[in-house]
Amino acid sequence: MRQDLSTTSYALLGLLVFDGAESPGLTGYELKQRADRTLRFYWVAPAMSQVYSELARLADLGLVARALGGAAGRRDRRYRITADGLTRLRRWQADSAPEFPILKHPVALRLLMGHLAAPEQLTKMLVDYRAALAERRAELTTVRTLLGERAEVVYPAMVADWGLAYYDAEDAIVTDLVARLTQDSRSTQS
Amino acid sequence: MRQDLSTTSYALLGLLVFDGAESPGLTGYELKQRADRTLRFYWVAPAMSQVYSELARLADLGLVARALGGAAGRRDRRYRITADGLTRLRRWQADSAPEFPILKHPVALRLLMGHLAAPEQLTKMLVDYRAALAERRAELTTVRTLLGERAEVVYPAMVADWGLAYYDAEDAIVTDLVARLTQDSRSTQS
DNA sequence: TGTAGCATGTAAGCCGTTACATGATTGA
DNA sequence: TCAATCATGTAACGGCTTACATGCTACA
Repeated sequence: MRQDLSTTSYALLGLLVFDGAESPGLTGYELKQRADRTLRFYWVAPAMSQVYSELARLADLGLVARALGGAAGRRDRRYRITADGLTRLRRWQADSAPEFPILKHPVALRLLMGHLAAPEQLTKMLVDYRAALAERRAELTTVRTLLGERAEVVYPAMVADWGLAYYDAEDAIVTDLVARLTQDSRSTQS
Repeated sequence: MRQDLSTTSYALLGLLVFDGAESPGLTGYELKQRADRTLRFYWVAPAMSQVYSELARLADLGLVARALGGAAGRRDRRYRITADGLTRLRRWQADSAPEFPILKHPVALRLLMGHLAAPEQLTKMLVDYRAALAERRAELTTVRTLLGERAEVVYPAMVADWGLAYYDAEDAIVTDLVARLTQDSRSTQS
């Protein structure tokens, strides 16, 4: 009986808020798709099974509720956020001490142990990373374009811009590191 | 019986490599301190208990070994990486497909749901975040200064520079976002 | 007719944290 | 002598993933 919800719970509640009051609600499946589209850039893409168990838990707590209307069968379990859920979410958001971001960076971790590898191998790793970065950036650009300049989504747009700027910064840093690497190996060879 | 090790295992092995062959090895306690000093910026700061259980597991697998010499009592269980451990670590590092970094960003997540809060509250959150960022940056600067320009630690130095550049980029973006926020609220009010 | 996508779950297990427990050594 | 730090672990549990299981619907 945990008092507090996990951040992922709040993230899912947030997605349900964006769904709007007029909508018939979201299925777990749809929720997962939206998480994959937006949440994954700043938080995580929860597994399908987690979305379902999380929804069940939130429903138990009365923070989300089955949207009535559809056939009550196994399919089409649609959920909406409740008034209680919205209150809880607001309270969490107003909490003035958000944790510091956590970065898990396998590429940086490997570079840290660079002395175990050949310099060309490290260069290749960084070049590959830049390619992956470009791919991610393109995906996020699609999202950003979809958001446009609509007033309802100014905040999601800001966060998307944040993400794009982050990817750009990362690209610049990595480019610089590659230059440093090739310079180092040249000066060692000559 | 997992075949593969977790990334944290490899990270700890990496720290043991840096300890050098002449050293008497590291205790779990010391290993934790080194992780807190460097690893935490790019990966995680594992809990004390995890360091010990990880060391036990790695010892079982023969990837680390008790350093002989000290009193064999309960205290001073010092570990060194073994030849097998080094081989495994190298193989992992050479693995040409490192995962994409994972960012868990509570601040961005809250900004995403900005419409639930007052603009001043969001501004405060971002300003606080910049302060936390500056603090982290100062800590990393200390590490960077300690590393200096010594050849043995060029790679750790590169990674530290990477971290510093990241914090700077983040600061610039957040500054910009604060400006956008105050501009938005002004144009709505007037 | 069959396959891709929609849709919902259960079970097992890993990674990691917090809380708890214990004791030695160092220095004020 | 007392507190801080060094030092090593166990137990319980939360969050999350992977693997597994099931079945419907649309459409080529």
